[in-house]
Amino acid sequence: MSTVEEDSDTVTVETVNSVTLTQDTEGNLILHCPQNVSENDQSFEVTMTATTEVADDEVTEGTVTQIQILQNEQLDEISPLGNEEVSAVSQAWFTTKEDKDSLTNKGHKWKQGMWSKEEIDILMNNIERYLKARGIKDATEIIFEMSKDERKDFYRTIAWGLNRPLFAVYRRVLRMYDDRNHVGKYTPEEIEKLKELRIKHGNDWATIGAALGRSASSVKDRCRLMKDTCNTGKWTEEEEKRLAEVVHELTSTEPGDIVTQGVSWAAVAERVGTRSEKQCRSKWLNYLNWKQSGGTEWTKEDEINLILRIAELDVADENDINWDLLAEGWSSVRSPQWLRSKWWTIKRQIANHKDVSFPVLIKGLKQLHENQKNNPTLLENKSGSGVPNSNTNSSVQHVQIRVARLEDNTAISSSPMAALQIPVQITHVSSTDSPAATVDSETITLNSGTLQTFEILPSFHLQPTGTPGTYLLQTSSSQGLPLTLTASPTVTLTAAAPASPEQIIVHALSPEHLLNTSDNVTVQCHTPRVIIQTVATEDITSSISQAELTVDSDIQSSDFPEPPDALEADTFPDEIHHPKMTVEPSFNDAHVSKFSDQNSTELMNSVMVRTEEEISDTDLKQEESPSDLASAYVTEGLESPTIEEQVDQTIDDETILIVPSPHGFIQTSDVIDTESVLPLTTLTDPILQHHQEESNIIGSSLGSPVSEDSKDVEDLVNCH
DNA sequence: TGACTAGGTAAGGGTAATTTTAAACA
DNA sequence: CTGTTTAAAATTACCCTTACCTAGTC
Repeated sequence: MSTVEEDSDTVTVETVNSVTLTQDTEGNLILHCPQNVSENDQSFEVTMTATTEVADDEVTEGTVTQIQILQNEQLDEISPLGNEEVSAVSQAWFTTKEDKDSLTNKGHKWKQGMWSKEEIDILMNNIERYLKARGIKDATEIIFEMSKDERKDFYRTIAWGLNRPLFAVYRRVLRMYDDRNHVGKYTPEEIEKLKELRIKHGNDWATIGAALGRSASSVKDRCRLMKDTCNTGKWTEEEEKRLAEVVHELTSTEPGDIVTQGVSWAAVAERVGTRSEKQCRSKWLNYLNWKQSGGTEWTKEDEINLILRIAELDVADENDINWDLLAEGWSSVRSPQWLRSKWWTIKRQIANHKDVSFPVLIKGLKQLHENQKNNPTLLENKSGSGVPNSNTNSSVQHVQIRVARLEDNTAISSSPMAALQIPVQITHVSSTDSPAATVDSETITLNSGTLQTFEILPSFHLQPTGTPGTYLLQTSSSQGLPLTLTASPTVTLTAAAPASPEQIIVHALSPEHLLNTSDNVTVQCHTPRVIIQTVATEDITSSISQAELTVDSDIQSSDFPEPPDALEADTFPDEIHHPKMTVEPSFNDAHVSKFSDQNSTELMNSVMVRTEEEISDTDLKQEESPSDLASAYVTEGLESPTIEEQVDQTIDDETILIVPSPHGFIQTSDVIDTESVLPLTTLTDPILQHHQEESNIIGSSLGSPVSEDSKDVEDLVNCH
């Protein structure tokens, strides 16, 4: 219970381990624990649903919130069935076609294509084990310095458990550890130099690469893109015509035929003359072929259809999707390759798509779209549906599927990555109400205890900390507002230090607490203007822009007498206040339905606050000891059973720190040690100061417009 | 000598993102 | 008409496989 009163400028931050509080566009909040789960620990996911309720009897603007998902991640597929078979593949170099045929004939199958996250994990683990067993510190010693003899069996050993040919493992390892790979964009100077080297050394990529400090494959790839005769930009009709002719000629097909493979793009480019092979391929597969064969436009229905069709495939791994098959007979699909890229854009609507398993992702997308279907308002954006207030609803929903996984205690305690992150986005909605609304008390109360509620009063806005993606919430305002977080012990918001009383820090206690002790975490927003949302850790910057203007699609026009301006669209009119958001773990099924017609909130700027693990607050300690509630939940839908985990919750000493992460957010993998933790007081970045000043002004005037906030964020982002 | 081991290379098809450009709005 | 936003198109950095090659060695 650290409650910070308006005046008390004490900043208390509790540290938290690893919990992430998130909210998606639709108002869902999700809590989650660290995700790096070692292969063995049981992990489970927790789903929570956030609901917004209208506090008043007044109207509700509809917000639908929902989130869900869950499921245990089984590691089955990772572990190959039959180690013997696997090893047969992974121990074969595949030098010749015969080797391959021989294995194929014996019924062996192996994985091809991009490596999955799981595979990489296995590989890394194998390497680590190998190093440990031999007392070697750095894998590069083996890979680049040892003679073949010295590293005997290295590749074979680390290929264990991977259903890939040894050669593939070898390649990947080389790429992975070659620091001349992944260097990034080529600068104009590098390009110049590359041209010269190319003339001088021809196709001796190794030599050219060495001279440029790039890997051989990197320079080779770059040269493929450089053709002095290449045009850039829009294709002329003449070029398109030539491309079509060449493709048909080389593949012996007729105009109108669908040609998506078996084309030698190098040969095509040669004939087209003004474009590189990649340009030709891209143009053909993403547009020209479709256009010529009478394709139709892609619609929203197609999108939903795609998700459903993928779901029907019931594949466990995305790599198992047969895009050729899926694209067949679908006139609005430009090519299998194009369909796949379409899938990518859909997938990216889920901010943390990379962190969830494929089945979960599909489930989340299905729910998301079903929701949109049920709430047409969500779908129509810019369609001049005449709804004046219909906000700028962005068709792009940036939703996050929250998945929480609990590691067992031992894992947590021993793991260096104890530090966690709490990415949170908070949106300050500009109030349509009088600016006069005074800012009174900014109080954020955090309570820890069985029922904790913290409230954030009035309005706040983001305060950049100087670290990209990391902000402090700054309150500036007025009437008691809005945000109440009720949770079990551990999620807290704190207000700031003496120096900057208006800063708020959001933090949580250790994840164990959250998950274990709390059965319910409720966040209530009494006032319409504040929204908290989390951002996917990986795309803070992009999410800002994407999330920024997402409007609450559920709001009915009728609810709002006056059309809000674009920015305000996100705002809730005063009358409406008190939307309340509740997040609760859905134990069984309870989620979605509950919230159906509630108001939703918008997301905007993103704030990331991260806390440490230790907490020293005595108050907290006392209150914190809640019970040992089970914390796992699995929602229906997935066949996976519910797993319950219990973790004992011991509270550590506290330390209050805010740690800007070098990444702009804290990654679960960041090792947070004391050195990396910066005291709050050190956040004196000029940008921050600038914002502070600005915010003060704004704060006094009450209700800083959203636009301001978003601008701030943008500026901040741009700065970095 | 020939087969095998353990790499190694260039070429080219492909993917995942980012950057640009064009179109749609307010 | 204008400044924004956003969706689509283009571009690019990187990935993976195929087909061949090679030095050492058993």
